[in-house]
Amino acid sequence: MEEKITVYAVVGATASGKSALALALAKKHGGEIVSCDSMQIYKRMDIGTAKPTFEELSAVPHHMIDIAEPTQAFSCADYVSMADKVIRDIHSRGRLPIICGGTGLYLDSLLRGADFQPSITDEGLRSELLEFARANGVQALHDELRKIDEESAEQIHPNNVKRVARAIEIYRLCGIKKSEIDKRSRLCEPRFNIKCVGLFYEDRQELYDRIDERVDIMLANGLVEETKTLFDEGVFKTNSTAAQAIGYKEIIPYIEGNQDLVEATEILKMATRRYAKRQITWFSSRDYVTKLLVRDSKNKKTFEDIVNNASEVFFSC
RNA sequence: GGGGGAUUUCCCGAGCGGCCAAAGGGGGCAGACUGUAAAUCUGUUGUCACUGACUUCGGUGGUCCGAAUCCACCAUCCCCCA
Repeated sequence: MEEKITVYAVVGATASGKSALALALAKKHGGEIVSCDSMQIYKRMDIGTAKPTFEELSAVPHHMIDIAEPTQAFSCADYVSMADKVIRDIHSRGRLPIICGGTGLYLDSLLRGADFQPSITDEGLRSELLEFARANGVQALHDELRKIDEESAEQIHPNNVKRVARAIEIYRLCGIKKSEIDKRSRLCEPRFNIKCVGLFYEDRQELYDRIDERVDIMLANGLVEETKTLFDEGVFKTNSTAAQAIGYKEIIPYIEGNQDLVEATEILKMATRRYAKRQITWFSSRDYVTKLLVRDSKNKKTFEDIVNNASEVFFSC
């Protein structure tokens, strides 16, 4: 058995300053960045996803960015299998894999144990189940789940139709209960050792101000034009992952002439704040995350302080 | 100048004498999340010594056992006629 690879990671809410920190750490320690962001995966979704700039991408190798077409299906499973290879490659070249991103599920899945089920989905079955829920009510669908997988039914709220449907889908497609799959995966050894820092703001408002500012910059940089281009490509006609990205779906009503830009901008900022909150909730409850506050009581740390703090977390035993 | 309508908890908005701290939605806050996740879902949202008490429904004063709901006056806004 070979020794387990150690990966390093910078996580945090959107606009918390992860990218800059990861970049500095990569430069300082000879690392390469492995993005862990469900939306930066897609080509041509640059401004809205706050993708690293050309300069940043040139300064340090970045992976898992621009690897899929926006209309293409790209799942968490795809992410894990690709990122796993990328990390092993970086490690084999004697460089440090530094994961950077805010998609908690992708990171968790990547860290968790081995792949024992092929990625299976069935769009047809999925929409059939959703249709069933529409026609007979969410409770009826949940009852269906209860018949085949009591434990999952217990765990998933009936209103969470997507999850209920997914659990049924899993059972129908591979004959194994979702709760059983979950149980087995818990027994697996984590794939990697991880050293992870999470950027946190003691004052939520400070983060929210950064979000507002970032959205304004996106607009100034041509978010509307970018949205138009993707819109014309038909990206938002599909129910692909890319079509769910915050930053575009809020601008579309404006493009279609149903809303003024000021209002669309407010909604976009709000959606981003809510997303940030969910990320904070997620990363706060992960035991592998070492919290790093951007302020020490009252005093804002310099960027260098934060880089040093993160380095300490990475290389302490 | 005359006639009519409105004013509700952070916002929108229901309520039209007791079952109202007040529906519903939005927003806020908190949480869940194991291969759809920038998605989806849950809880909570007047105050407190919280199975009860207290302060709220533009303001003041009434009617009533009892008022967000009825009456009077005042304030602000809207509409119609001048």
